[in-house]
Amino acid sequence: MGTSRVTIADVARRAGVSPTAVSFAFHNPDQLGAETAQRIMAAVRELGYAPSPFARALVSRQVGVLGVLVPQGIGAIFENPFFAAFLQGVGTACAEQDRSMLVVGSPVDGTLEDVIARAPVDGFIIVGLNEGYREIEPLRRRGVPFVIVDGDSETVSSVNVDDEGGASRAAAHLLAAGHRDVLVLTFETPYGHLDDPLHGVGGRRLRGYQQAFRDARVAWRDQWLIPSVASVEGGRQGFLTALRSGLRPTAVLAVSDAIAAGALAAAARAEFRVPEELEIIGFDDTILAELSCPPLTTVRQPIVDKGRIAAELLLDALADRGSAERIVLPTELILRGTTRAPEIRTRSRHNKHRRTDDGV
Amino acid sequence: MGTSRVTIADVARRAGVSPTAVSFAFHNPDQLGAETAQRIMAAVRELGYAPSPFARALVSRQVGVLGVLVPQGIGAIFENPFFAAFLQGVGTACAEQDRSMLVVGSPVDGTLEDVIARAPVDGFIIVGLNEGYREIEPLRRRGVPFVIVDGDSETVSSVNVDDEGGASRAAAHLLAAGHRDVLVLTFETPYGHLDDPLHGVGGRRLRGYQQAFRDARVAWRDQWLIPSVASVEGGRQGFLTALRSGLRPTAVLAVSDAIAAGALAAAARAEFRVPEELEIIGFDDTILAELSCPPLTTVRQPIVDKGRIAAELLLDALADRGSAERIVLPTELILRGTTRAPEIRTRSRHNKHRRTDDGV
DNA sequence: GGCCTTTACTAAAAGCCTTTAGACCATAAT
DNA sequence: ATTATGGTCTAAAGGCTTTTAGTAAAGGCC
Repeated sequence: MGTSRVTIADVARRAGVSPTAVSFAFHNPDQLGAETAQRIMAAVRELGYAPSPFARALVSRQVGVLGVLVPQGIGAIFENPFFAAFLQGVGTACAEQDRSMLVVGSPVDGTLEDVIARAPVDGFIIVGLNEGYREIEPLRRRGVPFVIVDGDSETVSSVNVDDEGGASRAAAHLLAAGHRDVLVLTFETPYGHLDDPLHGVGGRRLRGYQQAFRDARVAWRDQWLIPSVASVEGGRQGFLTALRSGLRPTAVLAVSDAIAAGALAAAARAEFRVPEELEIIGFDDTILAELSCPPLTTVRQPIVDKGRIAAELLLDALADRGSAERIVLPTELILRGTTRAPEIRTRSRHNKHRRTDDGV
Repeated sequence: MGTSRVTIADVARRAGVSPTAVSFAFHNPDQLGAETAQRIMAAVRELGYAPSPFARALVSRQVGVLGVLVPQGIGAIFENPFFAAFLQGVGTACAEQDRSMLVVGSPVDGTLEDVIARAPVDGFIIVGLNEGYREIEPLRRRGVPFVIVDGDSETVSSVNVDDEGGASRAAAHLLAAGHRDVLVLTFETPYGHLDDPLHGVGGRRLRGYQQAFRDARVAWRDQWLIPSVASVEGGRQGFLTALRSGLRPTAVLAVSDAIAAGALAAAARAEFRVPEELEIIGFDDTILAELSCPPLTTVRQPIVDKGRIAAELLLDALADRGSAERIVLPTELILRGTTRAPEIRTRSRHNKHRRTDDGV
């Protein structure tokens, strides 16, 4: 408060050495006589000196911080179990290198660009934005390395999962069980130029569903597609909207577990028996899927790994080792309680389906 | 990579002005002629200039980052739904001021102290550590403001909840229903000097339970107290340990929802009917409580608010307004599916209990 | 025309650290 | 005895920006 910061010069004076020596005492003790080094560290303790992270970063060009950029309100980020798992992966990789993690979301007033520009990080993990996106141009110019997650990139590393494959397997599972009246709940993307439903993970998953319909020669009907807010509440609304427009689905494909859980809740309220009268398949395999009642059949993606791998790729880029890699992680259909047991009918068939997704 | 950063001097040269003018163009455009300001901004765009956050922070003593310090492995942090909610609160307050949020956990190799020392933040929110804790001394000396959450402080602001009250109400609820064989699952705190079970939130909650036993004149038995790892798995193990040592509880008090959920799962496996044969009360009211089957009766604490308020207090401290405040938020017993409906017997009594916790 | 005020801009310092190149001294090698 | 070696330590530059104090020119006023 009142007293001004204690600087390296203060310590140097106290210990009767040059500032250089103090710096060496921290980073290069071997350069110093043992006795001197001790005297310096004693002065450090007495004065309670800690180097300014900013001055240090200014010269060493390293802060020890990895940024995670998610173009959503921070509230939305932490309500979404996907991000909890993802950040766990990123954080784990950070902790292994004694780094910490900066979470950057869309600000309430200012622009995302400003917040990015001011972020004190060594590099960024950018989630859900393609490389070409305007807001990230400044990063490139500032020379801040970044990697892309759930988005496309030609020039930097990216981590994605096989959304289309997973979605297609989910849809195929339902179609093989004979369903024709399948309600599809997709993301209603609220982000301007990302609005095109063929963009982003929502678009990919949708394409996967459609592919399965084509493969099974079942007609795709756009009226059975309901865009929903990406939350439990959104899923509930989506399902109700469907009912109100007169649809009577026997199965639901949801592009996220949250949406699926909402649909499940709404269905239970409307006295559908799940899975006997209504089968539901979600996406992601977040904690929601495991905990819902009954537990959700869903397409699992390795979320924690995704975060960890993204962080590792970024660390590679920071160390200037490794070149741009495009990782695509597998997805897997996890059968739980919102689909009927398929073993009786089509065990071999489904096993085949499930096997298409190994390898990285 | 190859090209070195473009600095303010480059822009100045390009626009034919001094670096000062460029700085003014950003922060004080009124000081400049309109035409000059435009020329400068044009040069900024052409060169793709972005000020270095570090140089800027060095002089302005502001980075726009709030740190959240949790003395646990980052993996553990993000597996815990409590922190998701808490960070949501902190993040919301950050976003409102165009700041971002740095999450600092215990590193794998290095020391917490080092990571703290290097963290580029304006201030810290410290969770679960008392003011006197060694690791935070450097912060005080470095002059980094901080607030304490779930811990005690004489000199800085703190945010806590009425853990004892909530725990006591939970225990009283069970005792009033006639339970005598109550299994108590507490935290097994793995952090050195925090190991004393009377420290930390675990200790407070334990004291609350014990108080209720005293009030109800029911003997407290230490063999019925099982320390458990703070996770679903930990709760499962804790319950099984109890069974193996021959305990046959009719009710469970768990100091967190995760532990309660684990106990619930283990109980279901062991063919206990919940709540008919076994009543369970958790703590926190995280998403786990709502989603478990049956949904968990629990002691709710306002987690998101807790985070938001902590951030706001820190922002106050940063702005040098307001003095150290001690906030204690209320807790509330939320009756759900793991306890039997109490209305029949003791409605008025329980309402009275629930009312003791309003006000901030 | 001399003095004062504005306006538009700049020089220089401050902010704090790391790193490079080199000084100085004592000891070992030739 | 002289040079090389190695161990300790320092001076000074560099990293990039903001801010304070101040200059120079233009205009207004008496």
